[in-house]
Amino acid sequence: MKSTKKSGKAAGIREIANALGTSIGTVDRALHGRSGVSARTKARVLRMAEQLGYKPNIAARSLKLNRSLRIAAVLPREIAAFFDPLRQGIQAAADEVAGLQFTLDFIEYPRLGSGDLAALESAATKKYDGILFTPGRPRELAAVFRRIVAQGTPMLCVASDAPDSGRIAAVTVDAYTSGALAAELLSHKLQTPSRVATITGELATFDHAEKLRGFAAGLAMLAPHLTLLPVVESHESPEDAYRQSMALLKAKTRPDAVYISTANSLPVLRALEELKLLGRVQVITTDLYPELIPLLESGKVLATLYQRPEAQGKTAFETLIGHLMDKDKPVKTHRFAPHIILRSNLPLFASRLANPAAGLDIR
Amino acid sequence: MKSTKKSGKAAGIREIANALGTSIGTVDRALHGRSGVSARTKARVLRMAEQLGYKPNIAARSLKLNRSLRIAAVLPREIAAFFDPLRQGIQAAADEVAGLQFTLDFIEYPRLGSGDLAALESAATKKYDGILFTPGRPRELAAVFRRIVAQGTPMLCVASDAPDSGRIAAVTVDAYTSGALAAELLSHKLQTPSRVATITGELATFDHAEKLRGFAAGLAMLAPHLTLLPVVESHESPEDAYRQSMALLKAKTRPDAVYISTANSLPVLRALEELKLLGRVQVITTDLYPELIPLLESGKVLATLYQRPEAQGKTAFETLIGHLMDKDKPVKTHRFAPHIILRSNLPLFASRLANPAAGLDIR
DNA sequence: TTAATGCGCGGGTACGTTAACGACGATACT
DNA sequence: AGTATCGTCGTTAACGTACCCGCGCATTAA
Repeated sequence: MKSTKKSGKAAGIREIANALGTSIGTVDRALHGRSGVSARTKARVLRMAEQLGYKPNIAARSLKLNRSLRIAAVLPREIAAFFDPLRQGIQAAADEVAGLQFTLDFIEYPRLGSGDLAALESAATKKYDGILFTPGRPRELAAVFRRIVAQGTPMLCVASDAPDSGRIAAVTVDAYTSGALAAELLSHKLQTPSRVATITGELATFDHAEKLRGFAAGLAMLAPHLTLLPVVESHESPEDAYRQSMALLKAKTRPDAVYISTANSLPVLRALEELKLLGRVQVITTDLYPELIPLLESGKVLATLYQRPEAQGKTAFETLIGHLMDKDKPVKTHRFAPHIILRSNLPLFASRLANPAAGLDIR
Repeated sequence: MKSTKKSGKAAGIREIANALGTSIGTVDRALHGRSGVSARTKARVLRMAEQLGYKPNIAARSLKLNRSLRIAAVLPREIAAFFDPLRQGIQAAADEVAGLQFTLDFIEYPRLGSGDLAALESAATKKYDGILFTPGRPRELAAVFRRIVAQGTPMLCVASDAPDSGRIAAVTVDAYTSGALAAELLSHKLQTPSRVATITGELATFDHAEKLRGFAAGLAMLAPHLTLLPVVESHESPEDAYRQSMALLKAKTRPDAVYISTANSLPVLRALEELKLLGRVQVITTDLYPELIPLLESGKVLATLYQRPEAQGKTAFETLIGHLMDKDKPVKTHRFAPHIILRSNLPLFASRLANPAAGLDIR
């Protein structure tokens, strides 16, 4: 049995002050690189601070400078099954933060690609200390993005990424892996040559394009006997998705399996249901919402790839706060592994869906 | 675009004091249920606090009462592939805590069931404010457990549970689900009547027993064509596991698939290798370590059920700290969903294993 | 020589909360 | 009636840090 210690006793600014026979004011100036202290005493202070292992008391600091960080989460209302829990995750992380006062504003807009620009602009004028954002169409947002970053407001992408936008980091599921997993799961189930289709969201969205890449690559590597039909791009609107699904499923080259890579899968499932194809066509969906539960239980949907919105939200918020509290600490981009939800592990996720009042559990 | 506000301006103890025309001392007594305040004024204070939305300034609090919480993590050294990252997760959570001073001691012992009792006893004498612990054999530990709890030290179980032990909560994977998933995955792969075996750890350990229950139930429900051979119980020691595996695999009723429900799977895999059975016998393992990576890549191991030790460690620490900071806030027992690692998503987990210096990512 | 300027530094205050201490009235007891 | 006790409440000193004020000294200008 061995015991490893860590984080010894306190070493305050006062200790180093009268270890040097100086005043705490001088120590403060030296430690914070303020003017009004000679180079010599500054060096002495710094050396003594190092020697004594000075660790600032963050409680005292944040009490004194009563700055309350203002951070904004600019997120769409649709698709609620994904973005509501994402917001909950952010809120949960905010509630957990100890020793720091801040305000958290949720700014909402209808859906990805519709109103996001305006919402972001409005957040920009409010001079937040940090912004969480889901980039729907990175190209169109690039200008606003760079302006906000230039004005000194750190931005953090969540749920999708916008590379080269100046964002300090991104928190997403690894979309490529998500697609590849869908392919692998289908390859287990479909042993004979078959046609598979994908229904995706806006391909301008980085994550949707990545999922498709992963899916195609996965098919090529693991299932050469499966051929990929031309991709169906639905534009995040339920009606649109329904019409396109009907067209796809009524075509003469009807697919034997479909991979729905957007949380917006309900219209597609409705189309499958109406054409009596549920159970005959293998389906892999994305995310989880109540209507999906019986379909997974009965095996009509093979699996769903859960993007863990609460976990993303929580991590995103923590990452942003971490950056704001210590600017020169490197921030990390997080790529989550999606959860594969099958029949066996469905109850674990479904119970949480059914009873959100039980408090959410970040898995 | 709508904007929802939350967490407005500060509402301190002083505000509610002179809103009531009383003193801050009275408010403090009322809010903290201390003696020396009449029931009437106490009620008035509480109501006003509610009305003004009083939120204590934890920075000021932890500055004033300069208590540094002492918490201990009593964990085995073996199996390192699991418990090292568990410790890292705890450490990571500790590093993230802002505005609170505390000490974290890691107390180690050889392995589950060997030295844990002594380690726990030693931790008990040190009067920690909280203890994280993995209960290997709950029955034998029950007495010590209750003594520690009675002496007022909150205990939190991590990685396995000890029901009815007085622990404030547990953070584990849902072991039953883990077993059921193994069964479901095997049922996908084995279409014809086959024999499956399980190699587990100490069955006195709650989690191992649960996994077995889940596995058996999963087989019964999803794969009636698979018959379960008598369970092999290895006692957390590599040599033991190797000998038992050899015996199992040389028997005339050799299994067509094995589910290894302990992180201690390397000896079993060695036995399989030596008997040239890798690739011919379907294997599902638990947890992830470097030697497993090529086996998953080549398909010789079908899948591994990753118990996410870092995530467990982080959550366990956060839960314990949360309880210590606010005693009457209810603490929640967390049941994680294990990650199913297949070929497609392996790189996501493997990269982290290969490069722990990159900082760990809690997925 | 004296006044003005500037640099280096000491001292003091405030941040919101906790807890010790003391004040004050009411009641009980000698 | 005087004293002791108790319940209720007000006052105040810290906790460690950030920041402002102003003092002393040296240097320079008048």
